[in-house]
Amino acid sequence: MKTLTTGEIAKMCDVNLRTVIRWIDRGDLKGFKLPGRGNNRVQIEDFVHFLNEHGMPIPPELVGEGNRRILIIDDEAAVARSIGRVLRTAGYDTTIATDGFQGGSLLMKQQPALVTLDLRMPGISGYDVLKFIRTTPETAATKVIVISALDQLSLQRALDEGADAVLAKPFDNQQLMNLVKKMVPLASEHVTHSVE
Amino acid sequence: MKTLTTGEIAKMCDVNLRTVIRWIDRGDLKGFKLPGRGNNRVQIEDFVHFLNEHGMPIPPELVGEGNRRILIIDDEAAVARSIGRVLRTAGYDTTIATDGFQGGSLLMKQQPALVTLDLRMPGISGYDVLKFIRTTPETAATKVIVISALDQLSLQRALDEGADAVLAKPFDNQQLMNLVKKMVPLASEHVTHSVE
DNA sequence: CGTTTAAGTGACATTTAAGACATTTGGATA
DNA sequence: TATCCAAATGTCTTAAATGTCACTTAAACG
Repeated sequence: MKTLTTGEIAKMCDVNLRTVIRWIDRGDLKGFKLPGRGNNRVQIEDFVHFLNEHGMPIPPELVGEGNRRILIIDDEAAVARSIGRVLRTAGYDTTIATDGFQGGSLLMKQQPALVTLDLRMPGISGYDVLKFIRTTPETAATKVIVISALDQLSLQRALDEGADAVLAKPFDNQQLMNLVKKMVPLASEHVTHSVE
Repeated sequence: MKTLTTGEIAKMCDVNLRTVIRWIDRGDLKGFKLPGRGNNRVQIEDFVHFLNEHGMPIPPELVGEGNRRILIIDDEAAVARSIGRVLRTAGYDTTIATDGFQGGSLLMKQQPALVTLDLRMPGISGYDVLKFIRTTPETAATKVIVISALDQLSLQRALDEGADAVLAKPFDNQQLMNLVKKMVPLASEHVTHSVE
């Protein structure tokens, strides 16, 4: 179980180490002490909770911990909103990009756990986007579901180019949910898996 | 993650500390509070965004020192390469994006000091891109030179939408260099100013 | 083990938030 | 132009939070 030291937290919050120790001593931030001289350790979960509670930004190093963000890239606003609604209801954080530029920048900015990608968008080739995502270190591990009304051959090509799954339009909400849940399990879905 | 205190902001804006606190409380300036007594912290991007929004000058200590990266967004590879060659010779680090998706993601990934943007690219509106850049805190301070073969009216609109400069195609390399050098001075150009 | 790195502690310096009140600023109006 | 008004900003004060420094000591690592 990875934990954080006071020094690491101090850097992430841009605050003095002394201050972090005081937060812990005061009980603002939950932590525990090592037996030796009482060096502090904080569980990532507790730290994130602390940040959220105080409206403090989450440092980039920690995004990815329990990442539930999903980016929907689709130029048809109605489709995008529909997908967004379904996923948000299930507990995911969704963002919509309606053109390639937004798609690219939001992908880098938010580093979502999953992207739904419309293969055919004006001005950009979905295959190029796939290749870009797979060859860029920051996003190589991002899950991609390609959504398209194109024929089976095109969808197969998308899989070959690195898509984790494809969905032919029109698609069923339940189909989408099943795919997404499998790729980005929510914490609550994990319970039955937890072992000791 | 470097942040700013109210005191630092007060000095940079040449304003009373009390006033900065009021800006934050009023919601004009986005910030967050430390747990203790609620000392305020402001992320640099948010501060720069605030400055931009109010047409306030950006303090020299905040302009990315030594950031020589320039992103060239142009779907005509030949034009892009030509621009890249010129700027690279002058000592800048250049990257080329040939579609909107690449443009957006490279912009966020590299956070270049300057972007040259072709107004007319397939699938995306250059004006939308401008608006996006200006309203996104991470990129609000990025210099943008719009390059286009469109008429004077379109170029004027680009300026209105937040472009720092426009260049009508076809353009002269020297014109481009002058603009870029003015906006992103190279360290070597400063030599004559250094004292002591 | 011995060495290096990083964390804790106490004492003290500095900075900050907040209330109450003074002052300035930028309109509106006559 | 002079006058007035309301909102924004500055001033002063104090207690609390945070930063700094020097030094000690645990923890990490070969």
